[in-house]
Amino acid sequence: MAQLLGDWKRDRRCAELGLEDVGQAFTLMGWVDRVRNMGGLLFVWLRDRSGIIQLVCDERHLDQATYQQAERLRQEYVLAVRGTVTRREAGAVNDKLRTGAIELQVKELKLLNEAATPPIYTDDGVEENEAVRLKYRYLDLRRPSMQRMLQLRSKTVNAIRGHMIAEGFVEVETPIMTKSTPEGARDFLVPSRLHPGKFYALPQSPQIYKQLLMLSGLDRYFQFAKCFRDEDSRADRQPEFTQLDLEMSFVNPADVQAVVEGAFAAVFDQVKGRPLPLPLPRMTWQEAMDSYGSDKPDLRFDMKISQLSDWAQGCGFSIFERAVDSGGIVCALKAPGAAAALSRKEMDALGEYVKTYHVKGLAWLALNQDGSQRSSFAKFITDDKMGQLLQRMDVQPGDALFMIADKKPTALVAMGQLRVKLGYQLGLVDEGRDELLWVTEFPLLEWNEEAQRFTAAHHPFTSPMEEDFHLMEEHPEQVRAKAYDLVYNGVEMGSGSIRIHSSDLQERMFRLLGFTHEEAWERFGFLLEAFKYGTPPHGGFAFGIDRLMMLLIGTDSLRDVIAFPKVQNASCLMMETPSTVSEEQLRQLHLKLL
RNA sequence: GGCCCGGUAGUUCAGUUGGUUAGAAUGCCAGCCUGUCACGCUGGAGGUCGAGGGUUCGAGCCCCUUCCGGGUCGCCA
Repeated sequence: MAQLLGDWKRDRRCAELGLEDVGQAFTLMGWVDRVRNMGGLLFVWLRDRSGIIQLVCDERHLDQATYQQAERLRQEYVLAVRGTVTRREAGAVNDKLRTGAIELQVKELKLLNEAATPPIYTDDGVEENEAVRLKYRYLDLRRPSMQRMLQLRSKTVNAIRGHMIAEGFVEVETPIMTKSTPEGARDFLVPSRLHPGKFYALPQSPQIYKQLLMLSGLDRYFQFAKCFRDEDSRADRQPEFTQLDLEMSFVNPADVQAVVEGAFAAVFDQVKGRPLPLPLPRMTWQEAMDSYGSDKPDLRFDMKISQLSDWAQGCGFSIFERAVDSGGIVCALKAPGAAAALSRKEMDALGEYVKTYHVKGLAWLALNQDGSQRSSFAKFITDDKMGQLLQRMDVQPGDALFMIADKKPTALVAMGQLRVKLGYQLGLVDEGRDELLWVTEFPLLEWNEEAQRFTAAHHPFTSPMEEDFHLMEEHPEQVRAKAYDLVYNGVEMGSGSIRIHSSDLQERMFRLLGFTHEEAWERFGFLLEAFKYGTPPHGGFAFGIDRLMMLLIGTDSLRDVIAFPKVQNASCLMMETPSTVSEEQLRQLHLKLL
């Protein structure tokens, strides 16, 4: 039966005791991690967020009632104990526990609560089915690794907040109930009771609010913003996530980047305990795509992509030739080291892998250590051309060469994905390294095949680069934006841009996006209206706290760094969210289900 | 919306060519044990093989449908 806390006060957390406390009495509280009953002598591990300490209950030194109660202890019971810290004897020290040199000799004990047998393990020993962990997330969070994660996350957010405040930023909360915007991801909608047929939308980002705050003269704003996107989840994409959102006035890209870099440096300093050399390297989007086939290159290993379209002309391999003739490219990737030892089966698997990125196939060549070749395409190519290829790509014994022919972006993206896969598969990725960089000069627009019009690559308020203003009407696809992404070990941390602050330029932008003047005003009128009243030049950035935590923890799933995450279909296994609602609720909201 | 992988005691898993009463470990319960630390020893309980249908003398295993979880392409300003 559970006992009351009464006037007992906890003195310390379990693992905050040490050898210096030997001989002193303490009151401790926590959960029973494990009990070992030796018959008249009980060892109980008491656990809280700090860690574990061993309690000793000796039948000979306790009154009968207390010992009997101790014997009833089971895993996850909630316990308060009073006792004296003693030093363990030389042979009895447990090096695996931080408190392994001491233990608490229990004098009094209060069973604060019993616990049902937990359905999952609350220690880190066992890899359990994630669905079960998520169903009992509150127990899963008792695992020491999860406790560490939550504490590390708090520390990280604190480091960032400290940096932002020190840099003169003002923290402002913006509404969660906001307005649906036509561009971008699908919105989560909230029906209005007071306005039949109307809906609020949850913000995909506080974009417009933060721009308005610049107009208001706040100068430097930041917020840890909850953002929502109703799109399919991935391991690194949740329907709701947290971003550090910031905006600054009277700045150019370098000013914004300096603040963001500083925030990362603060995290490295205070959380990782190692410096982050600044400034971070820059790479243009064009270079990233050409050399790495990705706008978020992983620079922890080299292996750049080469373009060989000129070589491919007249090479004899009709697939290569046709690709080039029809305006596409042939690109190649040289994988060093053990790559030539990949089996035929492994090569075929890589071929299947690149096909998921919509290229038709993968040509490969392995130069064995003895100088002999294995290849999927050598028979189509003259010895002369093959010699040129090996020389130009500097293929050495042990290397493998991979080639893709297709439309330029398709081929490069597929090759970029192959590069990363091979990087891991061949052990080229140095997982101990931290490689951050800025990718700059993103395209302003991208062609949307479905809508048959240009859409904003970033968002419709992103400023074009002055150098490219003249291209806006004639060659919109060539216009570069003052937009920049921060990339960390091949993961997109966040993106930002300098915004358009003149209504003339904004109207030109809307025209490029295919909006008439009237449509633009209908959709963004409040913003265009606001911008009439003296808008300063401004720009900003937002980066994902969850993604940052992923990299700090060393996991590839956002679910590992969010206290209560959603699963792939955006439901919560613990609360069984989303749920149905009553007919009455629907009626009040003027909703009828189909 | 497409493709791929998975679902068997509370948990992690095994389960052969379709063949007797579906196993192991761990956890749980009971007993013994005074220096354990993944304590040990003895005994015990515990199963809608995700669900539904089909094939078969017989299905955990084969087929179909469906649900759930994961990965991924599309999508994600």
